Amino acid sequence: MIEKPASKAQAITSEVRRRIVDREWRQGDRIPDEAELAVEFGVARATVNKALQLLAEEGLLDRKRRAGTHVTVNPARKTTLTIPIVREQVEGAGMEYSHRVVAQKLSPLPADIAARMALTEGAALIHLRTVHYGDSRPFQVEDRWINPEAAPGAELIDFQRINANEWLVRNFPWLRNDMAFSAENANARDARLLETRQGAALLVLQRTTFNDLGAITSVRLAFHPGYQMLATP
Amino acid sequence: MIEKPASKAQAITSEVRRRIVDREWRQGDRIPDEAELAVEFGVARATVNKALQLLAEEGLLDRKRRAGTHVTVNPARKTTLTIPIVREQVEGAGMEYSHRVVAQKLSPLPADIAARMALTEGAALIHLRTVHYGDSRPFQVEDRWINPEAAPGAELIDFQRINANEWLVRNFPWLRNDMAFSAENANARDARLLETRQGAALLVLQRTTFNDLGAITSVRLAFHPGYQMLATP
DNA sequence: TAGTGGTCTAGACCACATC
DNA sequence: ATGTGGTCTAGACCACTAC
Repeated sequence: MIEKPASKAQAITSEVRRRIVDREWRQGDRIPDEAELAVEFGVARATVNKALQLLAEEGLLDRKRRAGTHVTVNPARKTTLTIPIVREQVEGAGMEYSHRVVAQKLSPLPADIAARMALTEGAALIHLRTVHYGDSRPFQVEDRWINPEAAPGAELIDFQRINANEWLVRNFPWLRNDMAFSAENANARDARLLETRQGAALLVLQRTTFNDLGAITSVRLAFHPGYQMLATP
Repeated sequence: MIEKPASKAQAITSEVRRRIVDREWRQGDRIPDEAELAVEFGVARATVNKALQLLAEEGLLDRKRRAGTHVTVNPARKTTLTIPIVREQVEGAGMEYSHRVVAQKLSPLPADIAARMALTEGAALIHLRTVHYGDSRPFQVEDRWINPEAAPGAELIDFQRINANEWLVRNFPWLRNDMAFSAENANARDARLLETRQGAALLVLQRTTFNDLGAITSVRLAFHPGYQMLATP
């Protein structure tokens, strides 16, 4: 079954990708310039430009003014990762979503989180610990700090009723975010909340979001053992 | 310090993002159509189109013909992850890179890997186990299967001399790849090769790449304990 | 069926890096 | 100095889908 390309630009993208994969154009080679390709494919130069820019973003091509377009030698390729919303993730897997707030109170900010949020240690932030369930089995534990300066109104919300992430995301779009993946051995609390054994390897996502008022929230998400995060191709 | 936008489209992207973050345009709101914005910003419609498409890819806007452009209600935002090349990663951290091939031989493919590669169980593939070092401390262990059908010539390569990933990436560009992150407790072999204790939590990246001849390679990369993978914003 | 975004075109000017 | 990609424009036609 041959895919029908959605647009001329897409068709050119595919064809160029094919030539690279089939090694008609080798790594390091210079490919014909936009004007030539426009003639070959019978389209305007802008269309070729769009197609080649796609491949450049993908990391397959290197483009430079005057030097022309070359097939990348050591392509460090990129993938997009969709930051999922827990509820959608759980419900998408055909399970029923629920969550339980284990703790919600104003607390002084510890040093490590303060550094991540670029705030001063000891500042009073909302500290929230939540367990997210799929069909009443623990799916993820969340340890979140919320900065009421950047998210005014957060003090008044009962996050037992409204999922903190959803409330934040709906009310405070962010400008910038830091994100890191790591693996951690479950500590005693993780183990209890995730109903697993201490020491189990957990995939941990640490994320801090900012708007123009500063850090909005910083959260540590620890997934249940065996969880896999898939990159969308 | 105000950033000078590189292009008109970029400037429009920033301005629209600002309006959303500052809640001039609320989540769910319909924003003016392209023609109106083109007049407002004094540019051609194509320029507005480009700017808004960027924000739509980012997940901030929902665009539909006839319905117009709306601010996304529950933005499931996306991030791009750069798949790093081990050597560059190590050298980028100011360490000296080296690697050691622990095993390289033709072996029958186990069932789980066969499923990932869409090949038949028991097929003869090149099986490679490698440890990557930074300043002679273990950085990552690699367990790789290479399909000589899709990567002809691989049988003849001495991967002690040439890093398998670099050889593959230079010679066999891929069309498609599957990728998954997870956390695993170090097994006995992981622990030995990474010079850590058994049971330590390891960040594991499992990746399979394909070209038009089928699966090229499937690899499990286990990073040293404490490793963090950062998403590039 | 009409309004909106999706795409394409032909042409133009510019910025940059190499020649 | 000059060839290449980067960007923009004005206009056009089309495809989708909400109305």
